[in-house]
Amino acid sequence: MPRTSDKRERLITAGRELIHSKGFNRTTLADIAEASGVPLGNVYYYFRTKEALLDAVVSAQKDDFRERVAAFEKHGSPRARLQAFLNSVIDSKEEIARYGCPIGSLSQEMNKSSGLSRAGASEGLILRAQWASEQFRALSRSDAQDLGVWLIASIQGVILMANAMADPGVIERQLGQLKAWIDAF
Amino acid sequence: MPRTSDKRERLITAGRELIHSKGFNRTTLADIAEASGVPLGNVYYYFRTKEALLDAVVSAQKDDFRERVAAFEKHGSPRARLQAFLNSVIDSKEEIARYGCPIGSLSQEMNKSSGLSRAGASEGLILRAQWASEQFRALSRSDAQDLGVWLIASIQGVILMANAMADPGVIERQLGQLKAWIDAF
DNA sequence: GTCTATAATACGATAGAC
DNA sequence: GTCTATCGTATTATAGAC
Repeated sequence: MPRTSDKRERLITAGRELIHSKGFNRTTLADIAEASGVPLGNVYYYFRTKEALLDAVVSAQKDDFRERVAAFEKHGSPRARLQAFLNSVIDSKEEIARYGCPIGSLSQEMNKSSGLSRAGASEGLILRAQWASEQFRALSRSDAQDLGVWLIASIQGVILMANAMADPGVIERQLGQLKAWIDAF
Repeated sequence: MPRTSDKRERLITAGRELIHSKGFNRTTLADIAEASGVPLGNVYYYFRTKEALLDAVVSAQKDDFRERVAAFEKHGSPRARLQAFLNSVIDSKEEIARYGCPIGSLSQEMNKSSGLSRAGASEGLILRAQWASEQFRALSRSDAQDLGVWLIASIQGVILMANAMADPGVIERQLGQLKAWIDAF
């Protein structure tokens, strides 16, 4: 018996995967519990409600992005950082063509009317747009803010179409174009 | 008592609105029945299952698009048709910034793993991309197919970001840029 | 064709023993 | 901290009278 159990961690990890592949509404706490090897009743020791687990999942998504961004810092130029970001999307093209973007699709799902907290799940997208805007600002673009939003919008739209067409090749081709465009200025 | 009741029609209309604002999973047949002024049990006279009602909703979405496209034909040039399409999106910016695109968000939701028919809900997006590709082809673009997918992806991405940022202005600004780009070639 | 009542089940959440 | 058993409710779907 470890002094500190990793059950909370396992629940969050399983929650991320299941919410990505099935969506939040269709993912049950029993699904998450089973995938984590935790009995259903014990889930409530770690999370008061299903929504509390969602908050932890969203938080983990944001932490992950911040880590990735920190890793991009080793690239000397903003251009190279943007390319690295696009490459990271292309790297997981199979999974996101199958289930959509874990950030974008969750944002969509949560921004439908319900009693739930509308804001949290969208922050991942906003964070990405802000980061992209910073890169364009470093490239001395006066329209840096709009360009940042535009870049994330473009990526999200391409993922949505690749998902609808069930074709990862769409991501490769369309984001390849985007990379060429970034190289060109 | 009308010889033919319009209940089926009313159920589809209410279904479209509710599925758009709440999502398919969170919309109950009781919701749709109440909004249509039809008793719950009677819904099953018109639709065998909830999924059958979804199919009718998707079908109605596709019919609507085909009608809009037919109306665009009065514009002389492919460029003008594309502009008219973008204008129609901008016209409903408030609603789509609030709830997302009725076509795109439903496609996302249905493309999550479940026993349900994965394909149907995405056809609206594919139809739009094909139509856009035809316009680019008429403009003698050799990369017309990719451009069509790219245009619909761009629109969908912009809607997703406007939804995440809860700001219809994003749609106006970003699609304004897109319109200028279309004018330019 | 229409409607009421209800069956069948799935799921979030809790109680309480250990 | 952990686990089993179960409650309460929401929701899809059906039965059957009219």
